[in-house]
Amino acid sequence: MDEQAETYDPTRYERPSVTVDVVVFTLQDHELHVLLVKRKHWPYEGHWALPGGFINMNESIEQAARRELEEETGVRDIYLEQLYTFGEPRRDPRTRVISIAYIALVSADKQTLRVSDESIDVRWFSVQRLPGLLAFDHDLILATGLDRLRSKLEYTTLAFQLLPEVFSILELKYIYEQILGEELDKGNFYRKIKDANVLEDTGMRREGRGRPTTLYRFRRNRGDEQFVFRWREARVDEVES
Amino acid sequence: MDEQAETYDPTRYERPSVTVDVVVFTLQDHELHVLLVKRKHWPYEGHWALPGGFINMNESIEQAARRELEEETGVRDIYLEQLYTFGEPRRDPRTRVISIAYIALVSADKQTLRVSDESIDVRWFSVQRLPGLLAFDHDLILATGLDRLRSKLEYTTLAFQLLPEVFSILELKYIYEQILGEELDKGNFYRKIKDANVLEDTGMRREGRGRPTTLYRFRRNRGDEQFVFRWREARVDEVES
DNA sequence: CCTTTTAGTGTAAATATTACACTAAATATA
DNA sequence: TATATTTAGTGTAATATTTACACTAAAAGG
Repeated sequence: MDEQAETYDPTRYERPSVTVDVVVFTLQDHELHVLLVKRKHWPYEGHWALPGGFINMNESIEQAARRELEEETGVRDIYLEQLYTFGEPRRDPRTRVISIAYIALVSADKQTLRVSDESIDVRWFSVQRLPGLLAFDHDLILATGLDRLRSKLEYTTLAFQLLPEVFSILELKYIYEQILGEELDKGNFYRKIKDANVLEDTGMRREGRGRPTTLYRFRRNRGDEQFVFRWREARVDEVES
Repeated sequence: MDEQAETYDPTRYERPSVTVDVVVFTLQDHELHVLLVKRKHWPYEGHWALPGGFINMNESIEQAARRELEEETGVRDIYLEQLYTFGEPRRDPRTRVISIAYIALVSADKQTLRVSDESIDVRWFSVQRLPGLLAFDHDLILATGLDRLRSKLEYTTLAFQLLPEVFSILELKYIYEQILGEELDKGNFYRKIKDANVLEDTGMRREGRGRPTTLYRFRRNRGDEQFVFRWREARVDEVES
C-alpha cells in the first residue's frame, strides 16, 4: 500500500527519480534488432543506451514510455508492454533513479528514425552484435527483455507485431525461427497457424519466380485479445530476471 | 535510458512518490489467504489495504518491500518476487504515487502477525471472502498477483514456498489443487513429483491413524535455482494484466 | 514443359497426459 | 490377531500431442 503516516507531507521524504526505458525490437535483414541511442552528455557520454527518460506528473507510465520513445527516436504507434522495474540504489551515478522498463515490438519498415538534440545518434543494432557495453544497467534490461520476448512468443500472438500489416506464412515462420533460435518444420508450422485460425486471407498475392505468395493479415477478434494463439499447448505465464 | 539533458538538475523535475506494495499469500484452513492491513488514516481510513509504503533512498526495491512488510505486519524472511508496477496518475488522492508491487509466499505457521502503530489491524483473509473493496487500486494489484501465482505454479517450484520446511506429498498436492482450483490424480501426482527429483526424504515420519506420512523437504540444488520443476511440460512465461 | 517457389497433406514414431484399477506398507483399534 | 484406515505407490490402456519426413499440387517464369 502507500503511506500510513498520520499526515502526509511529501517534503518529509526524499524521493527517487523515476524514468522509463524502452527495449524496442524489430526484425531487419533476417535478424532481431534493438533500437539504441548514443548519449551526448555525462554520464556515459558517447555510450549507447536504451531510449527513455523521466516520467511526467500527469501521464501514465505507458504514456511516458510512448512519449520518450517518440521524442528520442521518432518511433511511434507501436506495441508496448511493461517488462520489469529496475531500481538498484547505484545504477545511475547522478542520483537514485528507478526505471520502469518496457518492451516494444515494431516492424522496421514502418518507422523512420530521427535523432533528437539530446543525443548524437539513433540506430538499430543486431542483438548479436551490440556496440560494446551499454550505459547504466541497460545490458541487464536488454537481456531481461530478450528472455521475455522468447518466452511470450510461445503462447501469445506477440510475433505478429514484428510483421507489417500484410505478410506471408513463411515470413511469420521466419520470425519464430529468429527469436527462438531454432528451425521449425514447414508442414507443422502451416498446420499450427491454420488451426489457430488467427490469419485472414487478404486476397492479395505477391508474385515472383514461383507460385505467388498468399498474403495474410492478423485477424483481430472481438475485444482485440492478444492471447489467442499458443505455439505450444500447455498453460503458461510469465518469467522474470 | 535515463536523462539526456545537458546538466542534470533534480530540482527541475517534479518527482512522483514511489512505494512498494506486497501481496502476501499463504495457505490456511485449506484455503488461499492474503495478508491485509486496516488503515488508520486518510485516505481510505478504515479500509483494508495491501501492506507497503515508501521506498528509502539507499535501499533496493526488494529491500524496501521486505522492510515495509516487517514494519507493518511483522512478517519476515519470506520468498519475494516482483509482480508489476502500477502508476496511473490518480491512483492515490494525495499525490502522484507509483507503486512497485511484489508477490510473497509464506507458510502461515511460521509467522506471527504484529500490528504497527500506523494501522488498526492486520489479518489474513481468504481470497474468496475479502472484506469489501480494498483501498486504492489494491483490488487490481491483488487480482494481478493471483493470476501470476496460478500461472507460475505450473513451471516453477513456487508452491513449495507455501509449505513448512518439512511436509508430505499429499500436502503438496493439496496446495496445487487449491491454487489451480481443480482436483489432481493421486498416482500421477506422485509420479510427477518423484520423477522431478526435487524432494528429499527427511527420514521423519508423522504418525496417526493409518500408515505414517513420509516427510520430505524441498531439495535445494546448487545455485538454488528456482525453476527446476515443471508441472506441465511445455515452455513457459509471464502474463500481465 | 521444366524448374522454382509457395502451400500444403499424410503418416508413423515417439512422447506425454489422463483416468482408473490395483497393490502394499504401516499403523490404530476392535 | 484381524480388520479398518491411511499413506504410498505401480500398471496400464486410451487418448492427445509433438516431431520428423515424405509426398502432392498449384501457380508462375523461362
